[in-house]
Amino acid sequence: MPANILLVEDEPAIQELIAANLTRAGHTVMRASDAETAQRIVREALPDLVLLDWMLPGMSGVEFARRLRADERTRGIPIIMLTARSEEQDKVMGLDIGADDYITKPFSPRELVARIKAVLRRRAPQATEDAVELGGLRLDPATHRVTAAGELVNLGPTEFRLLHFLMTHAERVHSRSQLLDQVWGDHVFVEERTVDVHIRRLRSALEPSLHDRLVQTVRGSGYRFSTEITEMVNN
Amino acid sequence: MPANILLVEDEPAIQELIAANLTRAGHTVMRASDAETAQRIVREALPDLVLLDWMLPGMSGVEFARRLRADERTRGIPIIMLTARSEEQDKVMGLDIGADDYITKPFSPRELVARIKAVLRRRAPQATEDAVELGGLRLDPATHRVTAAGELVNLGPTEFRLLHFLMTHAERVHSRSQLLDQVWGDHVFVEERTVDVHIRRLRSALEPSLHDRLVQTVRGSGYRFSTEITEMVNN
DNA sequence: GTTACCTGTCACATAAACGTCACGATGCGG
DNA sequence: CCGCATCGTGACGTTTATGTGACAGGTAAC
Repeated sequence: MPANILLVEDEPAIQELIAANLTRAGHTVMRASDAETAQRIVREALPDLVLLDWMLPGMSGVEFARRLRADERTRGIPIIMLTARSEEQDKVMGLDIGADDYITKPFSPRELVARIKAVLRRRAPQATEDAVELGGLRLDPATHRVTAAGELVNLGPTEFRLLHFLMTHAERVHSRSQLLDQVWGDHVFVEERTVDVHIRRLRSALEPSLHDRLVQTVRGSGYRFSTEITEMVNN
Repeated sequence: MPANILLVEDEPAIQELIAANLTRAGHTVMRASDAETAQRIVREALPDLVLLDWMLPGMSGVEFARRLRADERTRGIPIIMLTARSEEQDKVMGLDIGADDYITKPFSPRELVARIKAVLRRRAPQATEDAVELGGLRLDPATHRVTAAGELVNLGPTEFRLLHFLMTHAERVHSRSQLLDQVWGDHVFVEERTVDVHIRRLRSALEPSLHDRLVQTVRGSGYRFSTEITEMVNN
């Protein structure tokens, strides 16, 4: 879950330190030394999260936060406040404004990264993935369970994701490269034939329980999940 | 989130002022002018939060707080300390005892209400206090006891909370970071692998009595409590 | 103090899952 | 019916995730 983070911090040394750590954690960082600059950046590129120093020259961090909350487009962006002292009053005001967390300096890089992760996760679309049921097959993301004709089926992580994708995009044909993008992720580099192998593993896990070939091969194009059996030959 | 608040304050004027503001914020208020009265009230009706003056006639606020923390039933109730002095030592002592926040007089009503909101929100996700019984396991939050197939099992505090959470959210898969948030709290920072270790401690405490693996591993995703045993299926 | 937990972290062991290949099987166009 | 392209399959070495035992620090009870 790499994120695009806006860092608003006037002290150059600290800004550099934080930015380095964020980058190392896989995030991209946009920097501003004052609230005015930050405001300008926000207008152009919406960040996923704002790291905001409490004390800033000119417009205060509080004021900047308030404006973020006032604007429709930026209202949902989580804010983590940075503050030099652990003054309780600041904390209350910050949380009151709608900051999602606050960190008092000095803090460890690990702690910072951990909190960012926590806030992003909390804000993340709590997509309550619904179970899919199709052709005697049932796949439930919440329990991470697959049932074929009532029987529990054991799948590896990749086969699970593969089946999930195929079932939620049933009846459609997916090329190997499409499947690699959707199931493996578009950054990984694996052979296309690897898909074949996982399809095989998927079938051999499902078909002892089912007697129809739901995961079908479309020669020259790819694979498809379908309840409509085109042709089934076995012995 | 309206709450039932116990206000312990000996100065009538201040008590009245605070009570009025709390009521206006939608809370219900129980009042006491001294710690003895407060103690009596607590025995009859558990408050959601205690607003406690530091300096009281007779038993001091500190002593009252200590007793609240000592009793199983009142241990979880958040405490906000009120004090006229802003001396660091008091603050440290207060937080040491287990106060959740600390406010020095004079304070604005708005600040008070904001802090109460913050503290309540922090404490908000309180699990149900009912006993859970599942798959031969019985866990009772009230007595802090766990029985596996009739036999009493000894668990450390963390293992207890972990099991409690897993049982009250059975069948669902929880990632390590979700478990850290829910069982440890989202402000704590520990390694994700620490979860593994506690799962192991939990298992080795339970499994001598049970013969099924109720705490299951879902490779690549996390852990799950389930009475439905996933079998290993081979080709 | 001393003792007996409990805790978080590590290093290492174990097991599952992964990606790749070689080869055989199958389908399709000519 | 042939030949080529495509796909299925089993095996295998490697990578990754999880299980496990040990350890140092911390805390509370005694």
